[in-house]
Amino acid sequence: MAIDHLDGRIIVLLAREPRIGVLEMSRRLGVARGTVQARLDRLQSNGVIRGFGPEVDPAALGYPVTAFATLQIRQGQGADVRAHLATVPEVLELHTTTGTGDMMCRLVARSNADLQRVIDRVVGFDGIVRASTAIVMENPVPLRIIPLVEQAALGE
Amino acid sequence: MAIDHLDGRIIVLLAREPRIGVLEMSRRLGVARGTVQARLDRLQSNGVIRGFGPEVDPAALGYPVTAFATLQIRQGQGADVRAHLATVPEVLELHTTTGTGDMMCRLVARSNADLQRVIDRVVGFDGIVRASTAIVMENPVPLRIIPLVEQAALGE
DNA sequence: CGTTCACTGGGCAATGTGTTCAGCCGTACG
DNA sequence: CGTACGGCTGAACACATTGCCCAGTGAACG
Repeated sequence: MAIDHLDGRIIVLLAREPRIGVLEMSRRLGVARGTVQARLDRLQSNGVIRGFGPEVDPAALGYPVTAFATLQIRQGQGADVRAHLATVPEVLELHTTTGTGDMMCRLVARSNADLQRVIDRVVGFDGIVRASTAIVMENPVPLRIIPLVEQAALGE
Repeated sequence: MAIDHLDGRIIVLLAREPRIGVLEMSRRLGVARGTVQARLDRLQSNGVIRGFGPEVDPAALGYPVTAFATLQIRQGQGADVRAHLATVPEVLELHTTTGTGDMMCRLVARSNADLQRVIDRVVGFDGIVRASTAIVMENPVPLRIIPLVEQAALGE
């Protein structure tokens, strides 16, 4: 479960050039092919690398508006609300949290006007008491993992 | 930029079995290999598919705690704050938003105690007026794209 | 001192890739 | 009405890569 330096280099290399193969990686890293293969297998069975799914840009799909919604849930309705939100395609992500809200979700929509429809659909459910929404304007730091991997690979 | 049914099936198939090759995809989808290849090239140059980077689980890396922080920024300090947050490895994502806060970021930490250190580092910067943090407990809906792709591929 | 483990470097058959080609068929357009 | 175009098919080719196996080496550890 601990990540060493070589693991880190493999992940970073893979993140920068996803289409790269095991053989080319072994050349770049200066190790034997079998080593890279074994490390990759281990990283995947460890769960460190969950997969290699395509990163799809919702904006390019026609959903350029992103928003975060904080939801307050009626006591005991949590499971129902989770199930409800899971059926809404525009809900890309859902977390239960501590703090003022009970849940936090990431939404996308076709436009600001369409966002209203999405929010109506999200909150149009009995267990949800209140929703507060923040529309994303810019995304200065897109979801990233490389710096964290490098930190984990160095000092541990 | 519009996604048709075949594009949708390609993306979904790729999301479910990322290790699959072009040849195997063409067999499963019942189309010629060249077609799948051309579609994939188009989806990537369109920007619909951004890449195939490895999905790394921060928890498996030793960072099991996730939190969302809402930040209030002193007027005109936005650029400096962005640059500062970009240097913190535990900041996985940063957005500027409308609403009560000015920015919203996703953080990870080694423990709840460690989260204090991360937050101190995040807000220990001149331009940040206030931070409010919500710790993630559960993640009922992990970041997903398939339902949205299916919706985009059907009715458009 | 012996065992275990990870890495090396090599070899093998099987498979997939990148690329190109001609042919087919709708649709848009002159 | 005829033609040109774009997308799809099915096939071919050389080439690189994969998955898998093996024996040998060196370091860590009991």
